[in-house]
Amino acid sequence: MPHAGRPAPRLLNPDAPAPHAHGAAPSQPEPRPKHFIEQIVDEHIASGPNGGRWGSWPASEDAARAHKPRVHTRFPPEPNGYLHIGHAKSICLNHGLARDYRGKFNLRFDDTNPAKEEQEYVDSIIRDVLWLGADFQGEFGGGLCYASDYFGKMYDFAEDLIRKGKAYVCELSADEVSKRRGTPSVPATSPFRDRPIEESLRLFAEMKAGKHANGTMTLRARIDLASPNFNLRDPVMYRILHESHQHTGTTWCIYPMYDWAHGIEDSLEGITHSICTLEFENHRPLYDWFIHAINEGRDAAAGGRIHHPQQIEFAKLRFTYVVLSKRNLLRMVEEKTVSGWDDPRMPTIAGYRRRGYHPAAIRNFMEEVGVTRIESWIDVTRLENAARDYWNKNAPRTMCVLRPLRVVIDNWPRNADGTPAVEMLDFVSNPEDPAAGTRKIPFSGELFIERDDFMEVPPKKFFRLSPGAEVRLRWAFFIKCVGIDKDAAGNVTTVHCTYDPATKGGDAPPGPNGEPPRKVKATLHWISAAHALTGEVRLFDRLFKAEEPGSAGPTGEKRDFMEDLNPSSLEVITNAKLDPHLQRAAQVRTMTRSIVEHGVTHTIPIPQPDVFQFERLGYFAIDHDSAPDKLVFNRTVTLKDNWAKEAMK
RNA sequence: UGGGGUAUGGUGUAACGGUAGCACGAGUGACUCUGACUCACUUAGUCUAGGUUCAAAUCCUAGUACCCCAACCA
Repeated sequence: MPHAGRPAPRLLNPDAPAPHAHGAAPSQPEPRPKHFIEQIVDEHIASGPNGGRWGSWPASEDAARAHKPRVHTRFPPEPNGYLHIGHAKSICLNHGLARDYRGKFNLRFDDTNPAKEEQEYVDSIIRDVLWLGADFQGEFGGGLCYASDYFGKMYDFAEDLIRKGKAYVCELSADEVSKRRGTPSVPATSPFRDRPIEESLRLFAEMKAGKHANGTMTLRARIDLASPNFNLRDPVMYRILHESHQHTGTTWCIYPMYDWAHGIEDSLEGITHSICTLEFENHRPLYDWFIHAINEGRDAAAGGRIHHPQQIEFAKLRFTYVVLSKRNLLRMVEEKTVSGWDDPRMPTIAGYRRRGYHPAAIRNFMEEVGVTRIESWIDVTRLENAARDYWNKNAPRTMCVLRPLRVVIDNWPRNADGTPAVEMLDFVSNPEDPAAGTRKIPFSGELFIERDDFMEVPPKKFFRLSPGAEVRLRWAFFIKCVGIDKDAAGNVTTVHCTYDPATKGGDAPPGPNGEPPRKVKATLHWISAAHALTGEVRLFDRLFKAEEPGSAGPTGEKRDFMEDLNPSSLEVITNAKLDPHLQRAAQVRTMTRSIVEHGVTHTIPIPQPDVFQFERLGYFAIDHDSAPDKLVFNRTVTLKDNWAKEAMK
């Protein structure tokens, strides 16, 4: 029997409900196969509105909404840190489903623990989600939501559960609860489990009114103290927290726990597919239990029941050589191991943005790694490849010499006053994009080339500059090395060359009798010494030198992940010689987006650094430390370098 | 020790009882005004052991390995 949910490929099925992200134009390649969550969504659509799970939950607050097959997803971060690349997977997944199925996508702050949360994090998350292109207020936007906006309803539902005998106020301390938690074979205990309903109602009201101190009592769900799933051993629904909340101020001093709050948030927003990571799988019975407990005894026909979303778990992203837990990222920020959440070496969205990643590269990467329940490790170089792919097609080309070596062209013409003549040459802006055209670049008799591009005694297969060798200067001339100057220590200080005027533009002419033009094996980047800008370039290596920082070694002991820091993850080059053309890029551009929050419009500035290919070196992004008189670039990623690989052999 | 999950080339993924395919990487070559890009070819895989079946990555049984769970975190 074929699998019930096996979808027809979209290309073959014009009635498919949603055009796929990859498009359905005939010239497009095969769309990628649907991942398991898309297959679940297809099954829901095929079985609704009269069959399947959606048919079994009639009228909620909005009967039409509850019955019509639809997709409504959400990204629910807690504002207790900056978003990282792992969150980007969830954002792309949730927003992508809404987009592909013509559904809706919410950004919702799961702000149920004021002790850890800050407005700075709320602001950064809004900025990062928008930057990634997950528009929560655009065409497929469902809205910007806060869990804290539902605190009132949650409180009412909690009272309802107490009245139904499904919750009680417990006065055990956290320590005592832990001691009485039991083991897989020994049930937990609580002496307050059979407290009369009236008493629990009164105490719960007192908790809300602020009559009790932190930690003195909790509201617990009465489920099953012997469950092998510890989440069901009478989980805490509310704790007392006399703490100011970034969104609700001091209105509340009791705050709902994740398990109690999350399903209600999803339900009230009409979320259809509540997508989370694998570690919440053990929480799903509780998620479902709470919704059922609320709905029990309510009249479905009268619209008294709340909507029941489906929780679906997927495997989170794990990278080799990267730390992704917010706790550890926060520690690196606090201990100043890095310059901040947006340090270009950080795996945060803000870090990747500053490093020069384009959101499209991140999205492409997420498509590539897919969505499964398999917990796999992904090599960070896959993400770097995505950045290379994107910028190869989109980044304007320019030149920069990182470690300058002076070249003097002995036969270069001079002006009447003895200074070297200057010639403006055409530089192709982007060979991958002919529409980008050309621009002018100054050339003269004194230049800088890369120190690595000259060797006095070249090894085999080295076909750059060496005594007697001829190479091409990109878009300029062929030059031949005719001599070198050295200092007292024997270091090469100047390379003397002659140039061939007939190779202007970078091509040799055909021979006098129609012979093919002579060729050179290497093309070097260069900067005219008289015109060069001097700037700072920051080169990055991985932040950690261990594949899994902090993991147990051969002895089996867990180590501190900080011990695995790479001591040379940052190299600052202060004397880089830059194409004068880059002066115009001296500042990071900012785009702005408007969002509406509680009826008020806010303007969100989103930085987007310009990125260039420094020919033969890599992609480089202007840093926000730049000023018109001091250019600073971050290396996003190198170009592939087969010569370096060859030289290693 | 109990419960919940996951195993396909080096890596990521496809297959839904019927040809183990794709991408990345790696290797070789072609092309090239970036030792980049692009193109061609090559490489290499179903955790183990049984069983069912004409046919098993897929179904069954028993193992093995790894991940998650005993916060008033999310």
